Amino acid sequence: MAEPDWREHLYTLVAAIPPGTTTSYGALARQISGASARSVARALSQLPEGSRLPWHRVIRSDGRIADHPGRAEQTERLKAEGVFIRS
DNA sequence: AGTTTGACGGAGA
DNA sequence: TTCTCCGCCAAAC
Repeated sequence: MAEPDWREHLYTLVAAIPPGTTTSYGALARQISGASARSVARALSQLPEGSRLPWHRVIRSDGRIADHPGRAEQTERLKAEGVFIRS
C-alpha cells in the first residue's frame, strides 16, 4: 500500500493519553510504524478544531510546550489538569 | 526537480 | 540552562 495512513493510529494513541499526564511527539512516533517526531507534529498541526482529541497532552521530549500558535491555550489546559511544566 | 518550512529530537558548546 | 547545528520527513512553493 502506498499510503501509510497511520493518522488513525496516531489519533487512537493521543485519545488514550490519561488526563493529567503527557507524552511527547517522539514517543508517539516510536509507537507508530513509519512515523517520525516531525511527522507526528505536522499531523497534529493539521488537526481540525472539532476533534475532541486531547492534543494538548502532547508536548516536547524535554517537557516543554512546543512552539506553536496555540501554545498559550495548551499551557492553560495542562495547568488546569495539574500537569507540571518545565518553564 | 530543488529549496524552504515546521506543534521535533539529540548532541555539542 | 540556553543556543546552535544536524538529521529526519512530508507538504508547499
